[in-house]
Amino acid sequence: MPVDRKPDDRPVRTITDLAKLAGVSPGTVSRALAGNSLVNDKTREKIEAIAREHGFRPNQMASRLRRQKTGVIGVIIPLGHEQKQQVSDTFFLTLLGHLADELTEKGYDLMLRRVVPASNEDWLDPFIGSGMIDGVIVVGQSDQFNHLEEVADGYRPMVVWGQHREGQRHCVVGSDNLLGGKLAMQRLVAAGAKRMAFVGDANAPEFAARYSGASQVAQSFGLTLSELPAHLATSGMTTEIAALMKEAVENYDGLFAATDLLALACLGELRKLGRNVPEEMKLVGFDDLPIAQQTAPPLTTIRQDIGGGARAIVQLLLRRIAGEETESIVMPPTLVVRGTA
Amino acid sequence: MPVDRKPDDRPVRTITDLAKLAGVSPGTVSRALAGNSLVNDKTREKIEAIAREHGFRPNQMASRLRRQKTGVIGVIIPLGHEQKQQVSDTFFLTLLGHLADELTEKGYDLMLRRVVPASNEDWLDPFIGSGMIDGVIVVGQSDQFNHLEEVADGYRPMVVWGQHREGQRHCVVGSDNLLGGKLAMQRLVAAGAKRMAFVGDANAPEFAARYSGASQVAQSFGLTLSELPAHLATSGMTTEIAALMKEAVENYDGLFAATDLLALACLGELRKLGRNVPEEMKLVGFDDLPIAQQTAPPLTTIRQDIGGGARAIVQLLLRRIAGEETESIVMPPTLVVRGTA
DNA sequence: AGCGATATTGCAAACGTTTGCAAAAATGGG
DNA sequence: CCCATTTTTGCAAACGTTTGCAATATCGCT
Repeated sequence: MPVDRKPDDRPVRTITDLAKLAGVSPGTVSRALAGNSLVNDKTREKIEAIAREHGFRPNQMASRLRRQKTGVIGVIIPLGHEQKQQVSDTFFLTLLGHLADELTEKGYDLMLRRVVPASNEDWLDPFIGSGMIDGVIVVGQSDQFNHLEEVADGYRPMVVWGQHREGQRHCVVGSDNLLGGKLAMQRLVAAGAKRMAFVGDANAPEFAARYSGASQVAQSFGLTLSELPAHLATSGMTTEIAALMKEAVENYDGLFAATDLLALACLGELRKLGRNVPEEMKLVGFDDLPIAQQTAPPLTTIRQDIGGGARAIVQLLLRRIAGEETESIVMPPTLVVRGTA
Repeated sequence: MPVDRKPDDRPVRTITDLAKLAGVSPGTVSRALAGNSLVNDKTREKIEAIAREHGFRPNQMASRLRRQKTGVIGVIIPLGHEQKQQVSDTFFLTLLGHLADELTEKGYDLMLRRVVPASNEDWLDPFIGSGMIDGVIVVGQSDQFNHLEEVADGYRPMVVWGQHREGQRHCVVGSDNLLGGKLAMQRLVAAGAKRMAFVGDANAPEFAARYSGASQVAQSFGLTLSELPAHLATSGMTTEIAALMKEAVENYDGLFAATDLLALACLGELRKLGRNVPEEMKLVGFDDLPIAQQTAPPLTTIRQDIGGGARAIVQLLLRRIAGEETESIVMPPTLVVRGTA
């Protein structure tokens, strides 16, 4: 039985209308609908019946204004160093999916915003200063580390996904990228690679740490690690990688890609160039996206626990909203050996 | 110069505080900050200066309550027939990314909600009846076609991504899945396949139409099309497909996968079984996700214009918010021939 | 200087809830 | 049946903006 809800015949738009119908005061209706308060069961039932009958829902804006809390968490994705990159990056989106699941479970809604910090000096403040969200999750530090530090000084309910630096002031959840880099390089060395390169853009702190870890291990073996700067923009990535691989096949026998997506592109280009992976070129990725299992050969990679990360982020954020102080969390990544190294 | 914003020393939290500081009335401040109104330039500058100095932003909840509009679009993903599926499905997330880009550009924020209609009879109403969004985008009809029809009768600003049926009442944007199915089957036949199967779950209207189109073409060639029911849940999908492929290699030489993701899984399992694609088994996918270019061999697939779809959705929704009536949009998919068929 | 016209401002009433406090009703015990 | 509790309700003041209307300043002219 579809509820009749034409715009012109909804006599009961406000809690007061409903109160009149039920013969009680607005306050009582509010309490009845809120459920938890102390209102006579009979009254509550009557009110609920009328509400159902008219398809009435209390206006959220009024409620939020009055209660000074919104039940909404902002999720913001700064696109600093990769202006061309849309929100469509697989890793971000996977994390976003998990965040959505996690927040939904805790009864929060999720408000998504994509910003290009470069074009807009203060990209975070309009979001947090205006009472439209109870807290904010920043997905990726991009090149905005310092700005995040500043904001964290004045705004508590914020958790960032990204790289942890000693003594930083904003609360962060992320993988131990340095360790991840080390694991990757150890694997490349163990697989017999001698001349290696890092494929990725070391401007983002996360990637820089991966490079750094890999570099340390390489040095400890007396080997060197070059840098092949590649960007993540979905369009154009392929051609960029194509160029890099042409160079790579001449000079290297082991590649550490900053991201599974990059590794995937490398794999494709290497095949086009007729190079066998792993025989002629070892390759290790980072993330362990679902696709990594499906490539040919399946991708050896460093696994980040995205779901666990999302859980941690939400948990920390809720504690911060409740007024607690929280420490950052650094999660150890793990090596997943498959077919490419 | 970081703005000092410790919680205890923000003397100016409301427009009234600011008004007092500036020696004007709250109304004037409101107008000045809104920018467009008729307020003396000098006054406006003074007010803006003070606002900047104190990092003040007008409270959005109050503003929205008063103006009766929110600047927020709800995006809701019903997970009806795939309860296990998280929001993490690649196609949905890609569409979501484009929607985010598009809405941001038009000045709207995006509120994301994931629901499991089965567990919650009216999953859409609480979202739309409560004044917290100006309009809603439903991503995928799942098995909720009828419910969407009902809701559409009483709530105008809604656009759905999905399959169009003759005479339906909710406004929908989507691909011509029937045509897509035809294209896929024509390609399989042209590539020489004789015994074919559809891999996917025909409960979702989109998939049913793809199957139907393919089936029609098969019949016109005097061939048959079997159905291999497979589900999209990320976990467990691989094992499910593994079982299906074991059967498939015995009985078929052509597969039409409802989704690139499924096609990818098929490809992987077929390789494990030592079957050559496309020599021994032709394979066509659907979506043309970026990954489709990266597989080995690259995937022949039916391309949906996800970005164009997102643009259309947003455009239609804005027109509906403005009170216009709108027609549904059905976009023609295109065949992309690569290496698997 | 005075007058009308115009550009700015102030006033105060919404927007629709929630909630502390006090009043009223119900309950229980003697 | 009355009084002391305990439940339920009603009242009215917020929450922080926006905006129609009226009041005041400002300006250009004669």
